[in-house]
Amino acid sequence: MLSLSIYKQSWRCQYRIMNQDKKSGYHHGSLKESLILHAFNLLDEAGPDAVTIRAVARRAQVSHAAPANHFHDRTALLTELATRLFQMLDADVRRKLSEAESADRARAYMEALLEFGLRHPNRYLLMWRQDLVDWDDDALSACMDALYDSFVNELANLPRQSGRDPHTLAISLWSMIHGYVTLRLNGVFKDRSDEVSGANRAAAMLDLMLAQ
Amino acid sequence: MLSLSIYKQSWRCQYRIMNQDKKSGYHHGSLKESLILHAFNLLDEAGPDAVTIRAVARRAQVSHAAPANHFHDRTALLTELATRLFQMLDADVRRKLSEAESADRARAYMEALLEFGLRHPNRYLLMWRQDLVDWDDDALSACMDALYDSFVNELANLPRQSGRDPHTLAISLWSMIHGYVTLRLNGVFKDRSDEVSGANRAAAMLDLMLAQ
DNA sequence: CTCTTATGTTGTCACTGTCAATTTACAAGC
DNA sequence: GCTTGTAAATTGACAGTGACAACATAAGAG
Repeated sequence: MLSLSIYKQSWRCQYRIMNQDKKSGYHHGSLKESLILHAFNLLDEAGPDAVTIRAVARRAQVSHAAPANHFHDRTALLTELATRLFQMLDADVRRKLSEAESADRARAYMEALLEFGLRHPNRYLLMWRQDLVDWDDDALSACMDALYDSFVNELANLPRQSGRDPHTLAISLWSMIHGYVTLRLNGVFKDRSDEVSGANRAAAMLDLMLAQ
Repeated sequence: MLSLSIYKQSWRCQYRIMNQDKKSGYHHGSLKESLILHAFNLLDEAGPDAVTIRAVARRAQVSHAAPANHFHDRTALLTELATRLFQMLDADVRRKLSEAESADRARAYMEALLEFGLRHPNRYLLMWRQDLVDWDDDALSACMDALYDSFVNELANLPRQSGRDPHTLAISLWSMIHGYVTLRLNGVFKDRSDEVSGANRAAAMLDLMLAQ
C-alpha cells in the first residue's frame, strides 16, 4: 500500500506538470495558477477590462463558474494579480539597486518604477485601479508598504537631502514618476513636445528634483 | 405668419424650460442636457462605472435606448462629460490666475488642478480614464491642449526658470500634481505619514520644485 | 394636409458577475 | 474494499449591461 501511495503521489505530480494548462478528467489539477497565467495574458493583450472571470475560464478550458472555487470575486482575482505585480516591481527595484552606485540609489528606484510602467502598460494600469483592486487586502497593502518604506529609507540616507523631510521628498518623487507614467500611458503626451523617449524626459525630470 | 413663428419659438422655449427634467408627451424636449445632468450626478455619487447608459436613462425617466439618439456610444457620453470637466477645470484655473500675484501664477495652475481633484474625486478620475473616454475626440483634445499650452506659456515667462526647458518643467510639475492626486484618490496615502491635508503636502512639494 | 426627419418606444442579443443545485474526484476512516 | 465527506468542477439561472433592429410618434417643412 505504501508503494501504491507513492505511485499515486508521483502520478499526481506528473499529472500536475503535464496538465499545467490542459484538463484531462474532471479536476484540473492546478487551476488556480493556470487562471492567473491566463489572466496575465489577457491583461497584457487587452487591458484590465478584458480580464473577466468568464474569459479567463474559457482560456483555461474550464466552465465559467469554476474560478469561484479559487477566487471569491473578480476583485479577488485582480487583487491577486496586482499583488504579484507589486512583487515583480519590488524584484525589479532590488535588481536595479544592486547594480546602482551608492549615490544613485534613489534614482534606481524611480527608474525601476518608470521602466516597469512603460514596459508593461496594462499591468501598471491595473496596479492603480482602485475600482478593480481591493486596497484593503492584507497581502497587497503589505507589498505596497514594503516598497514605499524602503524607498523612504533610501531617501533618508541620501547625504545631500538631509535637511528635507524624507516623506515629502518620497511622495514628491513617487508622485512625479507615477503621474508621468500614467499621463503617458493615457496618451496625453502623445505628440506633444517631441515626447519620444520617456527615459530621457524622466532623466531630465529627476535632475530637476535631485541634482542641486 | 411671422407672429406665428415667433409664438412657436417662445412656446418651444418655455416648453424646454418647464420640462428641463420631466417628460410630458412623447418627446422629452431637452433630453441631451438632462442626460448630462443626471450623468454628472451619478458620477459624483458612485464613480465612473456607475454612469451607464441605462442608469442615466432611468434617472431621466426615459427608455433605455433613448440616449442613443444623442450619444452614439457610452464612450461618447463619457467623452462629453470629460470635455465639460476640462472646461470647468480651465475656468477654475482662470479664476485662480486672476487672483494670483505675478510671481505665483505657475503655482496657481497647480493649486487649481490639485483642488479640483481633491474636491471632485470621481470627476477627476473620469477625466483620465483612457478606457472610458475617447482621447482622439476633437473637442476633448482641444480642451486638453489649451490647458497645457497656457501652462507652458506661463512657465516660460517665469523669470527665474529662464534657463530651463519649459516643457520639462511643465511636464514635471503636472506629473507631480497629477500623480499625487491620483495616488491620494486611490487611497495610497491613506494613513501613511500623517497625510492629513493635501494642500499642505502639495505646498511643500511645490516648494521643492519651484523655490530655489 | 402630407411627407420627412428627429426622437422616442419596445424587444432582442450576447456578454458579464454571481448564486444555487448538482456531479464528480479524491482522501480519510472503518 | 466500502462508505462517507469534502474539495473542485459542472450546468443552469438571474439581473444587469451595451448595442442593435423594428417600430411609433411628434415636430416641422412643403
